[in-house]
Amino acid sequence: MKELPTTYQANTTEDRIYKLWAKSGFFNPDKLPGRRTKPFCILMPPPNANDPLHIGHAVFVTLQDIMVRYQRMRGKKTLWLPGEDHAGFETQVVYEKKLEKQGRSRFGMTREQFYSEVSEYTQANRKTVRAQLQKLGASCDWSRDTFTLDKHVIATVYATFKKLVEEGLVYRGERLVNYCTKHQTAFSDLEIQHETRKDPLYYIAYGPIQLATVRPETKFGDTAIAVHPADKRYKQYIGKEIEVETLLGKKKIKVVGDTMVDPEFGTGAVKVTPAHDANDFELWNKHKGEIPDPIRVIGKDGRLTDVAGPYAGLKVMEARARVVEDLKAKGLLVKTDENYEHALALCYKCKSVIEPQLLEQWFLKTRPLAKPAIKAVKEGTTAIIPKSYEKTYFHWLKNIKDWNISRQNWWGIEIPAWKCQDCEEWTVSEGKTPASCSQCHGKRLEQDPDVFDTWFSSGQWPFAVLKFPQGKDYKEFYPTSVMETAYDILFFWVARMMMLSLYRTGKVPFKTIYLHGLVRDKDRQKMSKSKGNVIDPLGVLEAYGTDALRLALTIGNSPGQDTVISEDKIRGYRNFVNKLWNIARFVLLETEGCKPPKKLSLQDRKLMGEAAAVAEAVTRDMELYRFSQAVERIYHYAWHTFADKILEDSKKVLKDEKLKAGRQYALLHILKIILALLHPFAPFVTEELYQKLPRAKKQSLLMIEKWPV
RNA sequence: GGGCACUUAGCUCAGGGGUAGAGCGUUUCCUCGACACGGAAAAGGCCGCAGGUUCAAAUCCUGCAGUGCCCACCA
Repeated sequence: MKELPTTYQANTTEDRIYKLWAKSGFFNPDKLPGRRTKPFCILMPPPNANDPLHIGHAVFVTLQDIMVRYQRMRGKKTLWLPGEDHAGFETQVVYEKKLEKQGRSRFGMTREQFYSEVSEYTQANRKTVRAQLQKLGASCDWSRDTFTLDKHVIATVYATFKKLVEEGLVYRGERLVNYCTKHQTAFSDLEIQHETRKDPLYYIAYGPIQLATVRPETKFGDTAIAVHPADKRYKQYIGKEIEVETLLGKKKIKVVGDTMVDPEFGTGAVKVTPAHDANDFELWNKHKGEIPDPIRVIGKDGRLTDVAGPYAGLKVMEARARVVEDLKAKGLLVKTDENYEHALALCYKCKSVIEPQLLEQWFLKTRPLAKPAIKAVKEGTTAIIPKSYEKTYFHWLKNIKDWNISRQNWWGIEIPAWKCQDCEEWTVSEGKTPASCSQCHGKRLEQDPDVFDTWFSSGQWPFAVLKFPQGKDYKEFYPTSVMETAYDILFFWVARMMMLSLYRTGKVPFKTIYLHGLVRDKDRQKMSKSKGNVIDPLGVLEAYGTDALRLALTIGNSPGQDTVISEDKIRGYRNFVNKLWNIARFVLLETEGCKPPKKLSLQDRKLMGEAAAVAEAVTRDMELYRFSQAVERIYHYAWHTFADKILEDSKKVLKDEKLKAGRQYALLHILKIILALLHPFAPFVTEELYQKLPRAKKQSLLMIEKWPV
């Protein structure tokens, strides 16, 4: 046989092996050999098509590929469906940053021009992402590769929207929403972050009542004062109007009693500014008719509106300083608590302060959808690994509020709703522009300029991508087997897929949810580009090979727990891959041209039995999703039992002509088991070695070999 | 204000009722025909603290202390 080099050459092997797999067609479940009746399906969480992959993606690619390769070897009909995400707002932000660097802005472009540029950009990124996934060894079915803006996906999203509207689960309403004045769009509750800040709390004289506020600049929008109904200090004023001195002169204002007010806080009296505070909005809603409608003080650009008189046009913080100064001059500022700590809502992307805004948006009533989603996990129809996340899942779904699914963005799926210019009613279609208004049959219709929250469409991924309701894949692979993703999108994505999939199909989208942790560097820091501590997956692959990276990402990684990766660790497993290479090299060298033994010695049988026991233990680990343990077990057996003990011992045994053939047989047998067990984790080196093994079928691949149970 | 997780070798982490494990690092020896990306050996741990259950606890339970994360409309 040909002399093999003493070190494994990952970079000249991997592409060749991947092509071999791809050529076989076995990534596609329909082309798998043998009778395969049991389906196994994973939908890849589509990576954002706005940037190359990072090491975090390598984690899920590895874990999912492990599951899929394992099940394929176990004889299942396996579908791993890849996709890429247009990632609406995220991509828009990325692209706007690019524009900024070029000295351009989307506000100097038409919407069509911007859309087509971003479209081109994401298509280019899709190619990069696909190439990277292949480099990582992903055995997914490229013939089913789906973009989140593909026709059938959008059609599904539109059908769902229409159904929701018809069934009264989606409604149009003017509500106080989280609004970022920098990005000029509303968000859902999940897209805002809370941060504890220290801000001055101002005590202001309001006629006979004092009140405390951190936002004196919104005073111009006060429509009432609220106190606790049982508060003796203020009882006399409840239901009455009091005259107060303000910066804009004298003003009459109503005092209402409501238990929402905490008499212990501040002075026990609150100004009610329904246009700019969620609590106040709720208060106004409860006391509608009794107190005037909300007055907008802050516009969408974050500047004060005309109702602020001389302060109009000022930005919030400028206005606050001026107002405080003037209140002081007028003797209306009683005192200031400089050390007041409170939670401030920030835009998760740019950290700008969220300005609640009164906007008309599409809202999804989530409670009716949450119920079945809770039930499915409670009853075990869908299991979450690790189990501790079930509690988190329940808590979120039990406390869920209506979901604002409108976004004031350009890049995304346009909302298929048209407003009649005559009667102001909305007509919703499944995508096509309606001929006339569904209410008054007027012809003057204008489409809502907003797009859907990306998560609204992503939430429909499982059944959209499998082509519900008539698709062959839907019938064969839904509900899917495992949803494997990071725990940080449990609410954003996983819970919403549960809700929307159950709503549309009546069935859960997946039987198991496996949540992995985030990747951190060796100092436990979260990896980020701005910190400069990211490990470039492609660079690592060049240096150490894909198998080494995959092993490093798998070993020591347990569900729900963050995982640490360092170059040292990757190098360590590169060494193991090389060890394996040399183990095989030794076995191949010592068994060249060997003949089948007449009988096996007791010792050889014992060794083979031990290997079978290892295979059994590994299988148990695999079934329980304990991948780290599984691969560590093989690692240990291959290195410290097979190499250190069995191969060393064989050096003597093989010199004995009577024992030689039996031992040769045993060594090949055990090596084959090791390669097969290790294949899901380190597919390239194992396949390459398997190809060098003497075997009956010339064309066969380790990828579809039977799992050694 | 709620919830969750973590605390194990110098570092980063697996494990999980019955002689403590991995990677990297450290020390000594070894160029012996699979492999120096290697081999042989070695040092290094009251498995956070305090109770409890048990024949037996690093492992289960309770409390405490630190750390991290998530949720939350405290003007």
